[in-house]
This record gives sequence, C-alpha cells and structure tokens, in this order.
Amino acid sequence: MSENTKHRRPTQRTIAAKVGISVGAVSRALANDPLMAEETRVLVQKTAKELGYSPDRAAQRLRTGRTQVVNLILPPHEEILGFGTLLIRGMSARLENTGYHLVVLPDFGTEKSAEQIKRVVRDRLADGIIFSRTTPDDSRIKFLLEAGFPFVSHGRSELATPHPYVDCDNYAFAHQAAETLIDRGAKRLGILLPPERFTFRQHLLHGFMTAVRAAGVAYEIIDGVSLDSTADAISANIQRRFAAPDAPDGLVLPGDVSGLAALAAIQDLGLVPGQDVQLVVKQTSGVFDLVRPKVDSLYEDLSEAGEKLADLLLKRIDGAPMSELQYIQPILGRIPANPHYPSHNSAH
Amino acid sequence: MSENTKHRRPTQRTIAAKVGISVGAVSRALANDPLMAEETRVLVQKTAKELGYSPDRAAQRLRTGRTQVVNLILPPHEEILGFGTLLIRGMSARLENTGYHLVVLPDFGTEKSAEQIKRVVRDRLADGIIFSRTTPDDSRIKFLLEAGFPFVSHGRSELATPHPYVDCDNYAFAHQAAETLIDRGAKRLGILLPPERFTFRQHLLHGFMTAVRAAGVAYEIIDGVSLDSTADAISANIQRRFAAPDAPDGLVLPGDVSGLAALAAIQDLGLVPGQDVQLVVKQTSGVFDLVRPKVDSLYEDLSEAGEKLADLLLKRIDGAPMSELQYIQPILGRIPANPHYPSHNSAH
DNA sequence: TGAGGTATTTGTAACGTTATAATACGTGCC
DNA sequence: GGCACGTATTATAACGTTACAAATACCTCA
Repeated sequence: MSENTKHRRPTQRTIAAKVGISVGAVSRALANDPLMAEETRVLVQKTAKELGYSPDRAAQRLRTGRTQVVNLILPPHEEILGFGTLLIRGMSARLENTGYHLVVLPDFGTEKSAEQIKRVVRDRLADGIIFSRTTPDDSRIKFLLEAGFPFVSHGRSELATPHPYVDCDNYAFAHQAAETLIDRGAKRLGILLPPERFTFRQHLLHGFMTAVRAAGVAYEIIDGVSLDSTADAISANIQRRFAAPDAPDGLVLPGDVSGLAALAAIQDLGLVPGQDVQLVVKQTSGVFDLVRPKVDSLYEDLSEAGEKLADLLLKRIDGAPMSELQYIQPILGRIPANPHYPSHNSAH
Repeated sequence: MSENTKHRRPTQRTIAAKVGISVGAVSRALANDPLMAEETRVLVQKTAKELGYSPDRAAQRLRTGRTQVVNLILPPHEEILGFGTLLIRGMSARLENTGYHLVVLPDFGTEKSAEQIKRVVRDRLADGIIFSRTTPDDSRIKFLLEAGFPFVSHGRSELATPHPYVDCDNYAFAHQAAETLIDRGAKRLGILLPPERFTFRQHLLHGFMTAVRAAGVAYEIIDGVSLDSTADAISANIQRRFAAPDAPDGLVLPGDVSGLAALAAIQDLGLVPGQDVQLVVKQTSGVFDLVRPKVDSLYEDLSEAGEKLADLLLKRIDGAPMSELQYIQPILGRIPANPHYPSHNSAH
C-alpha cells in the first residue's frame, strides 16, 4: 500500500474523478435525475457499485434536512409480554431496504413522551414519529398536527381533525369476548380495563356493554386496579373480589399479563377456570396456548401493527393525506403465523 | 411575524452574532475548551440556553465522523418472552442523557447479522455495536476485532484475543438447577439445550454435568429439539419422550418459552409437575410467578444486561482496554425489582 | 520603548452532499 | 446567418460544525 493508496471511503468526488465528470453530475446521476444523459447515468451507477460507494448519511442529512430516521417512542408500561419487540420487529420489516433507520426512544417516567416528541420535532431528530397509548384529547397528537410533523399513533384520539393511526379493534374484542362468555353460560360478567385516560378503554367498554346489554346479563367493571397495575396487584384484587358475594362467573381480560394474573388468582382460590369461572383473554404472545388449563383467547397481531404503522408513516412522509392513513386491525381467532416473529423454528 | 423574523433553528452563527464573537469561538466555548476565557464561555453558554440552541447532529457527524449512535442487532429468535424489549430498556436507561441514540437493526433471515455488521462498520453507521447469540469461533467478533470497531457482545466466544462481553452465568444456572432437582429427589435429569453452535450451550452443559456427576445420577440431553425450536415442537418432543421408557423425572429448561412448552406437555400427559416430574426453568419475564402449578425458577436480568452492555460499550468507545470490559452476570433467585421494566404500577 | 511571551480570539478550510444558476453545444426555424 | 430553444453538463454556494493556523490583544520585564 503506497502513500496515495490510503484507504478512504469512496465519495462522489472519487466517482467523478474516475468517470471524468463533475460531482454535481454524479449526484444527479445517482438520484436518477431524468435530465441526465442515459449513458453517463449508467456509467456513474456502474462505477459507483464497483467502488463500493454508499452515500454519507450525515452529509445528505445536513444538506437536505431529511434524517432518514423514524422514531419509536416505547411506552414505559408493558401490559403485554414483548409488546415492544413485536412492534419493533414489524416496523423494521417494513423499513428494511427503504433507507430508513429505526431509533428507539423509551419513554421513562411520567408524561415525558410529550417532551421527547417536542425535542424530536424541534431538533429534527427524525422524519417521523410513532407512539402509543393515546388519549381522547391527546396533547402529543395536537402538537404534532399543529407542527405538521409526520406521525402515526398506535391508538386513536377523539380530536376533530383526522390523524393517521393504527389501532386494534378493541370494540370487537370486548364484544366477542363478552358474547363468548355468555355462550358459555356466564351470568355475571366482569371486565378489567386500562386506566381512565386512554382512548381504548372506551372502545373496550363499549364493545363489552353492547354485548352485555343485548344479552341482558349482569356485569361489573373490576375497580381499584387497571391493566397497568402490577400482576400482584391484579391477582390480589381478583382474589378479594371472588371472596366477596356476587362474584362474576365470567371475566374479560384484555392483556396477557392481566390474564395470567387473573388465572393465577382464580386457581389459588381453588376455583376451576372454565368451570367455576369463564375467562377470555386478549393475547399477543401466544403464551395462552401453553398455559393449562386452556383458556379462551383472542389475538392482537402487534407485529402486523408495527408493519402497518411504519407503512402509514412512510406514506405520510411522502405526503399522503391523513384521512387515508387510518387502519383498524381486526381481532384474530388464533395466533398468526407471523414472518417477523419467528416464534421458533425447528431445531438445528 | 415579519419577513426577517422567520423562525429558523438557532445555530452557532446565531449565538456568535448575538454575543458579537466568531463562530469558532462559540464552538470552543460550548465544548468547554479550557483555552477559552471563562467570561465568554459562560456568556456563550448562557445565550445558547436562552436561544434554545442545540447542536445539529448531522453537521457534527459530518465534521467529526462520530455518529453518536449505538446499534443493537436484534436476534431473529425470541426464545425468551420480551427479550428484545428488556435489553432495549436497559440499554436506553444507560444511554439516556449521554447524547447517544439507539438504533435497532433486526437481524432477519439466516447469517445476515454478519453482513449487517460489516455495513455498519464500512459506512460508519454507528460508533459501536451490540449483538447476541455468540459462537465459540464467532466470525462477527473476529471481524470487529480486526477492524478495531467498538462492540460488546451478549455472550462469550472462545477466541484467543479477549473481547468485551456481558454474559449470563449459564454454568451457575444449570448447576444450581440440577442440584435443585436432585434435592427434590429426581433420579434422572434431562436438559434442553440451545443449538450446538452457540457458546452458552457449553456453559449450560458444563454446569449441568458437574452437578450430575457429583451426585452420580442418570441424565440425558433432550435431543431432536432445541431452545430455538417452536413451542409446539418442544411440547411434542417432550410428550414423546415421556411416553417412552426411562423418562427423566427432572428437567432443566433454560428459557421461558421452553419452560412453558414443557410444562404444558407434562400436564397434557396427565402427569403432575412437582410430583411426577420436577422442573427448574430460567425465566426473564416473571411469567412463571403467574403460572400454576408453581414451578421452580431462576432469573436472568436482561434489563440489567442491557444496561451493562451499553455501559461497557461506552467505555470501549472511550478507549478502555477490552480485557477490563467483561462481565458475567449472576443468576438470581427471584425476579429483580427492575427500574427499567416497571412491570406494572398500581392503578391510576 | 520594545522584545518576547501568553492568553484569547479570528479566519479559513474542510467534511460530502445537493440545489441553483450558469454555461456549452448542437438543432431547427425564419 | 442569427436567434431562440432544448439538452447536458459544470461551477458555485450552502447546510452547521470543528480543526488548525494565524492573528490580535495584553502583559511582563529588560
């Protein structure tokens, strides 16, 4: 290796020198600018490949203002096993080969996700944002709408302005869950709900109530505890409830952890799930396929949600109108064979 | 808002103009260069804060070559519930307020993580890399060592050169698990292992064998299936095994999913866990605290692993010698009260 | 008073890219 | 033969930062 052969990354300048052309021309040729002569364009692209050229992201970002980064604000709670991983896997699958990178910003502590989002927008840290756990009057959504910054929320709001979102059909889940319990003969249904502030609490409640009212059965909302409570708190609460009079004989549990916690509580009381108490849980992990006794479950496909979120976000970044970027995900009867969550291949 | 008040992000130029000083001086003042006059330095930093200045990452990156990005290669398999999320949460906790961002690159498909790593190094996409599922002769580690690129692996290799890693003490787990089974009276122990190629298979096996030999009990390695197999495959395999003669009466299951799969299989056969068969599982999720009947479990703290991985990586980026950046994580008797995995706070 | 030193600051260039204005070169038209 | 025109390229500038050489101011001491 002589002095002048020092290995540096090839740049557009390198290509320009080799082809005998200006840097500007190289840039345009690589961008597939139609004003470029076909001949030089293919020549440039060929030598670019030969030299192993790849554009410098920092320079592109500095010049264009585009970051080629998508942010995911990871919620602090994990009412669902592997929530983050599934979402990330789905998003990454969609983002692969698009040039976009996924930056994960966990939201520690309370109410800080709003601050994080403001920083991302202010400092142009990303071209788009994805976050979850929306409220009806979500301040983050209002902020992003006003700023005109691309985003897709996982969950809906009830704002007047339409905004891009992906949401699970929690109405359908709760409705179907309640109907299943009624079919199984339950006479008094209970449901565990997320904290008041979240939009999807309303959807769950609505679906639940619709089924309950149609059948005319008794019902109650498990109180003192929410989907965000610790497993221990949920277990303790359920045990207390079932020791008291008029306990429900059917439970709707819209999350893996709450499902496990309730199941444990019931078993610890000496009751038999599926006999003394009917359960329907919403799972995302497949864990209820492995828990005995078997419990009725419906699935939310978080990996697909992630993929859809990323897809809508890219469309939004490309300027698609927000009203076209809304997707309500169907509830599934069984776990999807998901390519991005290779649950487990056979042994090696 | 008049024409000239158009809101643009403040840059060093803005500060320089306001203070009446050159951009270079501003840069040095912000960098806390000791050659800078104390007076101007505080003045610059004050007005920077007033203007809400924050440095442009793209420009810094272009100029310095440093990306302020750390990459996590997310493995394709998820033998553990929420593996990715826990690692990410821990890493992010350590990375918070360091200026580093976490970019997640899932490793789809086979053997592609090596390619991804090469690209990251070649295109300087990050200042450091973290990845997992190491092999004794890991080509990624060899490559990164040779390239002199900062990394920390989750898991060890057996290469001659020392390299930075964080690893769970799988020897201790398997040893302790086997001893527990023997204490419980098991006479024939079985263990489920990861695929051959992974280093930690040896550690598990070694710990297991040491305990088995010391006690002089019979043993076997569950074959035809591995920790990476699907839950269904593991269940089916376990069922088959227990229907055959000389079935084990104690099982070591080094993962959440395999534990659940084995437990389900045993229950489906009509056997009673903890009576007909003893089990010890390694969990990271807390799921086994909620599964009935209760099963002995030991914990691997993946969140702390993530934090440690990030910590060692930052030290490595700062030039710490590799031999000082090695950490073997103790196995825990009970689930840690982990700040980065707020399992579930009490209701709102 | 002026040489020499030190403390502080300025000026210039560069990182690699892209956007815009400017230029060169034919070609066809009247 | 001059002029307008479309095509293909070049030249220049800029994005915001940092590194480095050069300059300036200020002080000390002979």
